[in-house]
Amino acid sequence: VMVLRSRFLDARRKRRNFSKQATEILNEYFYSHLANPYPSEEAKEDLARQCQITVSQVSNWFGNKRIRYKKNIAKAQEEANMYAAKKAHAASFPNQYGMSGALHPYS
Amino acid sequence: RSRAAASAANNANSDGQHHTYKWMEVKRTVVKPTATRRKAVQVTDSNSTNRTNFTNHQLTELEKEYHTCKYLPRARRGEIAQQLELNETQVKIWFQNRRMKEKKRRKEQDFLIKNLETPV
DNA sequence: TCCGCCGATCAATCATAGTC
DNA sequence: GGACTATGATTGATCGGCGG
Repeated sequence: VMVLRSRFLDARRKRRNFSKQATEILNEYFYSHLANPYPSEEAKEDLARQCQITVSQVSNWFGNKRIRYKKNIAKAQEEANMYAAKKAHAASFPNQYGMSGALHPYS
Repeated sequence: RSRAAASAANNANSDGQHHTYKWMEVKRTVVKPTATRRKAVQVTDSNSTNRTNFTNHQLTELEKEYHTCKYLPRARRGEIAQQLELNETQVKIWFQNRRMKEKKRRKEQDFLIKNLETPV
């Protein structure tokens, strides 16, 4: 108890949710790499630029995402299918989706 | 653990294809090697997590020591551990994490600055 | 063969933002 | 307005790899 939470008076604890757009980019990467959602340092930097957040935030996002995905596979599964469907559709009509050009050079 | 070689291992349902990849099954073995020095903090007995909650005093002292020397000398480690009622391993790990923390901060700053100078 | 360190990650928890 | 949920951040500790 006396473990005083003063340690957490850390101002950095002030957080703001990422933009919907940033979350979209992160989720697309996550679900399109569901077999191995561990972006390289380089990929993290790209995502950070695209999302306008820091590399650490990208790392935090993936760390939380992986853990929470495991916590509830069922719920996450819905999201997974949603992104899988979106990807499939985008592949069918590449002209309609910007895909923001230099996204992951993988898959 | 499940480094780059993540591959499959799925169990799938013919239709919805639910894959269970290796990374989803990774479990951290929380086996504290005993060593239970003293009673670092409350804890232990039955339940609770094996994660130690350092007290403010312990953190303050560790921080103070860190500013003196980022790489704690062997001999000093023992003293600190004794003084703070922690394992030498906990002290060692704390310094390890502390260095990583500082490095991360520095890296973020550099990346941010570099990014501002070269917007692309 | 053992130990410390690095880099990445895990896993639990904190504190706040968002929803109803 | 307050309870509950979603989510970003923090951090003690683990994993695998290196070097001494």
